[in-house]
Amino acid sequence: MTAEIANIKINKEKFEKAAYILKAVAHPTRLAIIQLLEQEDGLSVNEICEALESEQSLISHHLINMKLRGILKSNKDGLNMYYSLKEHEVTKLLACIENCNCNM
Amino acid sequence: MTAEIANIKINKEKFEKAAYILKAVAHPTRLAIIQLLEQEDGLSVNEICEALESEQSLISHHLINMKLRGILKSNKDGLNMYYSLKEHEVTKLLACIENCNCNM
DNA sequence: TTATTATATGAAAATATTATCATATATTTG
DNA sequence: CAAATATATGATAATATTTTCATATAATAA
Repeated sequence: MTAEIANIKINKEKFEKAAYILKAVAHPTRLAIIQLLEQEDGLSVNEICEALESEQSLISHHLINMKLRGILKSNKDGLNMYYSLKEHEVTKLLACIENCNCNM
Repeated sequence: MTAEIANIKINKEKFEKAAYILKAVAHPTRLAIIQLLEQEDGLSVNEICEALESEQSLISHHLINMKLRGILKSNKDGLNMYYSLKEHEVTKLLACIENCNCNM
């Protein structure tokens, strides 16, 4: 067994964690949310819904999911819940993809 | 409508393409394949199966899927099909995720 | 030519993700 | 307190992805 193959086994858990985060990002709506919050941090659910022309409940589900995975954070002010990027590093994923010359 | 919001609409297609590539990568087995090929380029299907302790048909499906999306390339030599990275840029996605402090 | 080996393929089953809908909760306002 | 507004929740439906299994194909060897 080569060193590389041994490595793969050791890193199995690492790949599972990485895939978990990547999955949270690998969706057009969620990428749009990330870019939106990158440009204008701390938007309410309604503002995000309007920007993305998407339904409140669906956006809420996405936001909560991304918060759960540590990508977003939120803070409440009165009736509104303001979401912002917790992990700015994820914006680099988009930049990274844009440099790819994959079949698109 | 703010400039950011106008942007989101224009970029809808961009997000779809990016999500398409991210989805191809957002899977533990496929991440493992990428790292394996990054370290030792041009492995046969069987070698990959052994390294990942995974079934031939399943690995074949993953490999063909990643090739279809422009991430891998393959070349045949006799009975063997050797796969390698076509788009090395995707290895940066893994590095990028590792720098994240998301809830994992 | 038959057997063997490596890989691909395709259908079906299993599982996971995403979207929709109705409604609940919480906050503010009149 | 009742009405209005913003967001969350949870069940279900719709859809997509992943796995499995049986088998096909193609190359080589006996």
